[in-house]
Amino acid sequence: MPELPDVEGFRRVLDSCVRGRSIERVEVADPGVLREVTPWRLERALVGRCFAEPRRHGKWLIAATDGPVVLLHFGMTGSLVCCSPADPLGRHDRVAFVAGERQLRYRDQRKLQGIRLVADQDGVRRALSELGPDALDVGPAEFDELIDGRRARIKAVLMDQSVLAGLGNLLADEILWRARVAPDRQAAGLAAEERRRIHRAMRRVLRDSVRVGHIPAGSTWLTGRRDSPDPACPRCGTRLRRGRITGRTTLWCPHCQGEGQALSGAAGVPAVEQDPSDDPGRE
DNA sequence: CTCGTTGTTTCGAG
DNA sequence: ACTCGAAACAACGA
Repeated sequence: MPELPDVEGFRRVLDSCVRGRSIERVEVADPGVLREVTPWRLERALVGRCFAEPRRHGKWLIAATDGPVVLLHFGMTGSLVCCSPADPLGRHDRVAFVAGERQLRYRDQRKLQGIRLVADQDGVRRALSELGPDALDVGPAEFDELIDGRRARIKAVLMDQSVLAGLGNLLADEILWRARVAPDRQAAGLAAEERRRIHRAMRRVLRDSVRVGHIPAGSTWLTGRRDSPDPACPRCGTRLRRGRITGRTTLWCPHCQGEGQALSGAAGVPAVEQDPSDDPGRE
C-alpha cells in the first residue's frame, strides 16, 4: 500500500497521536525492522524527548523530536497506528513509541529495516540525499527537466525515486492511464503535450489521494481494477492489458493509452493525440 | 510447491 | 561515466 498518499496519511496519524508528547519508552518487539541502530540505542536516544511536527519526503516519514530524528519507511506492507496501552500487541507490531496514554506503533508484515535514527536535520539530509524532489512539489517546468533525456520507459522514470520521490507502482499506472500515455513509451520520446498531460494527471491524482490518505479505489480509478481477473477500463470499457515493466505488474488501456511503442512502430505516435471522440473522463 | 505482492538496494550489461 | 533493468531481499497468501 504505502506510496506518497499513504505516507502522508501516516504523517497525520503521527501528528494527531503523539506530537508534543514526551516519549517514555520505546518497545522494540522485533529488532529486524531497525536499520543501523540497536533497540538499546534507539530507546536511549528517544526517551524523554518530545515529538515535533512530522514531515514527509516521498515515501519517507520524518519524525523529528526535540532531539534526534526518526526516519520511517513502510516498504510494501508497513503502517503506523495510534494505540492505547490497553490495545493488545498485534502480530506485526514491531516497534511502539510509548507516550503516556498514547502509543504509536510501527506495524509491518515484513521486516525490511524501515526504521532509522539520525542525529539532526543534517543527518536527514544525508540519509535522503539520493531522493529526487517530492512529487507534490514538482511544477510543470521542473517536471519537464526531470523527464528530459531519459531513455527509460516513462513508467520506470515515474517510479524512480532518485528522479521524483513518492510515486509507486499503483500511482504510476493511475497517472499514465489518466494522461492517456502508454507506460512503455520512452520518456525522451514524449511530446511536450504528453509530458504536460502526465504532470497534470500526477497533480490531480496526488491531490485526490492525499486528501483521503490512500489511493481511492473508486469506480473512476484504475487502481480498483487491479485485482479483478478480467479488468475493464473505467473510462471506455475496453479490456485492460496487463504487462510487466521493471519487474512490476503494469495495467493499461490499449484504447485510451495506445498499445505502446513496442506495437505502434518506430514512427508512430499512438492514436492518443487527437482527442475529439473520447470523452475526457469524469471524477 | 509455486507464484505473486503495494518497496528498496545491488549488481551487471549496454 | 552513465543509464537501465533484473535479481535479491523478506514474509505471507492464494
